[in-house]
Amino acid sequence: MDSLDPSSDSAPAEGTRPTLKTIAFMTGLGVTTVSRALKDAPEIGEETKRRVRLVAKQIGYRPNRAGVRLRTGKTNVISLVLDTEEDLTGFVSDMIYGISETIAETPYHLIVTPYSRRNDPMDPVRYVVETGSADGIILSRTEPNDPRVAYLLEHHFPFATHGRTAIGEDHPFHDFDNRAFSAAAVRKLVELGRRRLALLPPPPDLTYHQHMRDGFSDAVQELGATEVAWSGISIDDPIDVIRAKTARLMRRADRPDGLVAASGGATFALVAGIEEAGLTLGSDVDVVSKQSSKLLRWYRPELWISQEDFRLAGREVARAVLGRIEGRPVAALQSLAAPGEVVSCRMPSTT
Amino acid sequence: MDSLDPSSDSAPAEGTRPTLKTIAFMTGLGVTTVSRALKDAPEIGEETKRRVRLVAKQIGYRPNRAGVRLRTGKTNVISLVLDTEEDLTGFVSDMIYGISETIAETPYHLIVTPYSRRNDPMDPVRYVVETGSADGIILSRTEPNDPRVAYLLEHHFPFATHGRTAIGEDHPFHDFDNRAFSAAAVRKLVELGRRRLALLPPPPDLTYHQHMRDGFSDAVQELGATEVAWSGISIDDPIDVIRAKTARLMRRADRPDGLVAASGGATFALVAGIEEAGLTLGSDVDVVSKQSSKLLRWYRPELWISQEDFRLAGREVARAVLGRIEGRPVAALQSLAAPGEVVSCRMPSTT
DNA sequence: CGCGACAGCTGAAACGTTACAGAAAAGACG
DNA sequence: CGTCTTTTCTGTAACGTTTCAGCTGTCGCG
Repeated sequence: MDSLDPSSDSAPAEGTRPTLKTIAFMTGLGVTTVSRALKDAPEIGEETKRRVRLVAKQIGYRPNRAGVRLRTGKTNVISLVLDTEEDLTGFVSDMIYGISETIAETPYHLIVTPYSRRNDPMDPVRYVVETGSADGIILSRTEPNDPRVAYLLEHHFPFATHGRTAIGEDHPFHDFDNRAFSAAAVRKLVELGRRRLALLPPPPDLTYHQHMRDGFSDAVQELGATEVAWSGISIDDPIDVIRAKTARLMRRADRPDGLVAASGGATFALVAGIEEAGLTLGSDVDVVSKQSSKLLRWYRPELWISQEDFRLAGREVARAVLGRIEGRPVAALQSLAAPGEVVSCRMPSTT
Repeated sequence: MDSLDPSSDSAPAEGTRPTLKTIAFMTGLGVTTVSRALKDAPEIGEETKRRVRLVAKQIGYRPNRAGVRLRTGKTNVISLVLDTEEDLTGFVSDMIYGISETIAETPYHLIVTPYSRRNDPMDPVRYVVETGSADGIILSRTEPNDPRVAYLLEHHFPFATHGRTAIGEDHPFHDFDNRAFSAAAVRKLVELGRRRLALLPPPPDLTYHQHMRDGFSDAVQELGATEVAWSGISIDDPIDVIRAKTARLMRRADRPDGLVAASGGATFALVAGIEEAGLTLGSDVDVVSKQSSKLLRWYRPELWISQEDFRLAGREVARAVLGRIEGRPVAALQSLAAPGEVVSCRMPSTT
């Protein structure tokens, strides 16, 4: 009964990776049947499916990604578009860990597509879309009218952003509630008796700059405090610049007695600047900072911090792209993370 | 003269990505010729090559990776195998940036293959080798007799390690000269008048634990200082544990007056522990620490630090895998980075 | 003039997968 | 008993690339 045609039914070579053909040969079925059995198609008999699955498991069959990709266009890849300038906060690694957690049980791989802030941020996005090198894209550092978002929407390419845009209803995102953070920070400072407050904000082009400003200004106004204008600075400035500008600010006659910092990394420079100006943290001035890594906690005991969880952000934003790829409605793929409570760094520990 | 056979010479559809067939159609050549022309094969005429290259550029041809991969088995992918436990030093992002720099001008993509320290570290490595999902692997956290290295050598799979093994001659690596670092650290402490020195080492299973110990012990002995034993601790311990253990150490009668710390993140906890024990940095005890991020610089002015450049490490280790993939001799793919000079954090700055 | 060498090109086949159209067997129904 | 339907399975083609073997025409050389 054996087929004598050597072209299609021959036994597969020994040392090579098993393919559908291997299973087909072992089960005596056709390649097509095996393919469908493995994806649990309704037109395959239960008994057959079990047999195929058993053999597949036994010989450790793993579908060849190149084959699938060539045939279907599906890459099973998520591209994380990353700005490769200094990352003082360590947010990138946490984000990657979070993304990894989400895609761990899926067939997706994570591929890092880097670009330099100094080049065109559109480059990596265009590259991925044009070459179809991923099924979905994760963006960070989003701007209110982000051209990358516009481009991706226009090309109907699945993506999710870390941070919102001005066209937020139309695409999946995950964001930290920076408005709530800065408002809570102001509240804490006022509670501490501070009245003249200033903000060390994110770079002005990013969306969350405005969120943080809004939360800050609204809370200041609502609580009857005063906002001390501090312009031409952001947490993305070089660390020495932040220190120098902070020192200059704190030497002004109208200096603030309360500061809110948008990132943990910048806070190191901020505090250094304060001390350089001869002022004492906790008595002359209080500082509330976001932190992502755990290190700020040990910097100065007088600091106040609120935690931002980038691992969570990674998990969420990955969930969002995957959802988008599967065609789920956008509304279900938007989430906001509440800031951690503003807590003191004064040793609350035992041991 | 037009071919009437519709099967192979038909015009390609309008909106789709250009393929070799597209170029073949436009130039009137065969697909094979186009393929060879683009890889500058000697059997294609110069004139033809120019023509093909021009058309390819004009229409923005980019080879389909899945096609290449399916046919040749070449993935053009480098896999970075990453432990997804906390990364306090931010070394992961810098490393990724460095790798990105090296592969930017190559066709390679970087894919992150995560695993948990709590699972089998062999899993990701086996996965990549078995599924052939990358052309090369980058490993970190290498151990003296690293089973992953043994496995990869055995399977003749290209890889490079960040950190050495006990079988270092046989594989490409890049490493930071931890021996030189700890020796320099000891030298600095002795120079500062310290005599009783202790080391906060890397985890004992990693290769560079021994390197750092060796440099430390040798220098201590050579300079006539005393080593204060401090066991059961490493920079990978939870930050609170490090603080608590440091406090305990510094309350001992035979406490050290000089400390060397193997990572910047751990130093935060180390210093916190010292201060918790009621001692003053710079007078009771001096600390020399490695740092990778720039933040430690601002932590305590009395600290001494030596820089480790993980971006450089990423560049080098990527160069090493690529070299291995191209079959270059191993000896040329091993490098050691000299530690940065041990410098004081006392503000040396102007402005 | 004949022959071989060579430059320059070509189509067919294959990599592993899935989509499509269809076939064989078995039961339902008149 | 014949026909129709359903279930279950099958072969072929195609995705885009490279490899293989081979073809054509030109030229050098005896």
